[in-house]
Order: sequence, then C-alpha cells, then structure tokens
Amino acid sequence: MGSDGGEGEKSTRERILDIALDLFIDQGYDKTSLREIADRLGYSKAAVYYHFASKADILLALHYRLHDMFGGSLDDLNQQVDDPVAWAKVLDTFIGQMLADRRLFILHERNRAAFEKLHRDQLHEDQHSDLEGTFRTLLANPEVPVADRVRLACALGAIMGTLAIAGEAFASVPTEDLTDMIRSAVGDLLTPR
Amino acid sequence: MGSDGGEGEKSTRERILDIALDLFIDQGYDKTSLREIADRLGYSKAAVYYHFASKADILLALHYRLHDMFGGSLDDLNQQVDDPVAWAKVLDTFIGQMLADRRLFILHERNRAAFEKLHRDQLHEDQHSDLEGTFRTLLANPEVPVADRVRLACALGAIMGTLAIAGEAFASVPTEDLTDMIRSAVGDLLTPR
DNA sequence: GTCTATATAGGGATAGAC
DNA sequence: GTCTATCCCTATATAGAC
Repeated sequence: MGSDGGEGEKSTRERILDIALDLFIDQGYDKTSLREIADRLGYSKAAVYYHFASKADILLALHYRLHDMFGGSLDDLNQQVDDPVAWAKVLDTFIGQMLADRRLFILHERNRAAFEKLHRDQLHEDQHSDLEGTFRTLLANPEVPVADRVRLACALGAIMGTLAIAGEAFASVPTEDLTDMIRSAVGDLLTPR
Repeated sequence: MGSDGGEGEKSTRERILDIALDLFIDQGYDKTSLREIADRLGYSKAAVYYHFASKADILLALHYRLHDMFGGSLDDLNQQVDDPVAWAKVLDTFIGQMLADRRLFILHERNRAAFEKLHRDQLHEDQHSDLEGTFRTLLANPEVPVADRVRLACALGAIMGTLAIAGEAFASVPTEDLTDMIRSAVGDLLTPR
C-alpha cells in the first residue's frame, strides 16, 4: 500500500509520530525533548533525525494527520461563511470526525501556541487550510450578527471542551454515545428554542 | 493600601506580572524566556530574579491572581458536586467572574500543560484549589449520569471556547453583552427543553 | 538505518559589585 | 534595587563512523 514493506508492523516513522503524540499531549510540545522520544523509541536521537528534519517537522506531520482527518468538511465550512443555519450541519460532520480520533484533537487543543508558530514559520499557505484560522475568520465576520457568532463559538467550545477539559473522564464512554450527546448539545446551542 | 508606596505607578513586581501575562499568552509559557521579560521591563534578567525566585514563581503568582478572582464560587461548586441543577447557578456567577478579566482565563486556557506541572511540583494542596482539578473531579463523578456530565463539559467548553478560540474576535463586544449571550447559551445547555 | 561524538546556542539561575 | 558577569545544563542539530 504505502511506502512501507511491512504488513503488521508499523514503520519507524509512524512509531515516532505515535510516541510524539503521547508525549506532546502529556507534557506539551515545548517541554518534550527529542531525547525522550528517542528513549521510548529505543533508538538514539540521531535516529529520529533520520526520519524527521527537525522537531517542528514532527509536529508538522501530526498537523497533516489532523488535516487529512477532515476531508472536505473544512472547505464546506469556508464556503458557507455567512450562513449560520448551515453551520449546524457542518458541525455534525465535524463532531463525528473529531471523536473518531480524539487524541489528535486534544493534541491540537493543548498545544495551540506551538501550532500557531508552526503556521507562522512553515505554512504560509492560505489561512483556511488551518483549523484555527477557519474558525477565527468565521467568528470575526462582521456580516454575521454577533449573537450568532457567539453561539458558534460556544458550540465549538462545547466540542473542544468535552475533549480537552474532561481529559480521561469520558474515556470509557462509547464513542457513538458521546457523539450523540455532543450533537444534541450543539443542536440546542445553534437551534433557536 | 497594599505594600507599595506609590499611588499611580505600579510596582515593579506587578509590571513583571503584566508583561509575563502578555508574553505567556502570545508565545506560551515555555517559549517565553526571562530575557524577553527583562527586555520589556527595561531591566536585566537578574532584576526579575530579585522579585521572583524562579520562572515558575511568576506563573504561580499569576495562578493566584486567577484564584483570587473566584472568591468562594469554587467552593460552592465543590460543595454541590452531585447536584446538576445547582451547576447552572454557580456557572452564572462563574461567567461573570471570568469575563471580568478575560485575559487571565486565556492564559490558563493556553498554558494548561504548564499549569498542571506547576500543580504537580509546587501546589500539593488539595485538588480543589485548582480550577481544572475541580472540573475534572466533577466530570468524573460516577454518581452523576453521564449525560449530565457531558452537558456540563459542554457548558464549560462553551465558556472557555468563547474566550480561547475566538481570540480577539469579540474584543470589541461590551463585556455585559458578551456575558448575557454566554449565560443564555449555557442556560440552553443545562436546562432541558 | 542506526550509531557515537560533537558543535552550538540558549535558557534558568547564582554570586557579588555598585 | 538593579546591575554585570558567569556557571551549568539541556536542547536542537550536524558530521561522520559502522
């Protein structure tokens, strides 16, 4: 399939990313050193540098994992910037995608500063390839009533919050159940009573 | 009033905290060096060390600023751990307090890893003196139905999200208006239709 | 592909002069 | 109260052997 020969075993590159994901969530990106990653990997620091050009490059790869997860729903959101009623539908899709791999979201949520720096330094693409950028553009759009925008911010926060603030509190809750509950909550937020 | 002699001018200590607040929000705690703080202050690094024993000590002082802001409402929440209907009232108070000094909240939101480490290293007090600790305890309480706890997580996320995700988007919105809008949203989340 | 050894820089923190 | 000078450690990253 990919560029790897193996079938069951993961490539070293993927293993590094998995380890980095754990450590970046636990300690934060800045407080995690390549030595720690290399130790868990069982190899030396230089081995890590063989697979990634820099520490930021590891974060970048994780960013792409997250980006791939969304498929086109980010574009959908960008195309309906000024249509508050359309948001609810897009967010439903979002919620499903987010919960499918919660940890990537938690990573993003907990290392916002690092990701922003990454975007400033490396990703000079458009604002909208970025999750945060998309949200901020939407929330700052003066053509949409403030009340609607605040509601959207609350809805986004509700999704993120369930993952980030709760931590491991809902780890044992089946993904489908959690998805349903969050969808219901977001529905209450975006649909007028 | 306080321990300072001056009336109009701030003490150096307070100035350091203000500068640190700005930088920690912008770049994150880890990526901010004492040299940067000292530069903005106009003094040397050693001058900063005169006022604070360590870098972590600066973060600690900011933690106390946040802590003081709450007054007793954190205790209120701790005393009504298993009463979901009481949460709504406490959160109303919370929202007002949070918005009264948004930036302290954003600091906390954006440097969760650093604050957690601070608590592990320095604050061996009780779990409940801490904002996050209080929330996590509440959200993990098995005596409360999961659905209620998820709703609470959404409500907390909605509050945090409006501050953290939105960034400067709502900077021009009057605090009272924003408070009302968030209270209304949280009400919709916690009150069954 | 993985290693050792090393270059280089920057950060936190201390000692002691003024 | 504030400064200069300095120590020490850790981190990123590179060069080159195996």
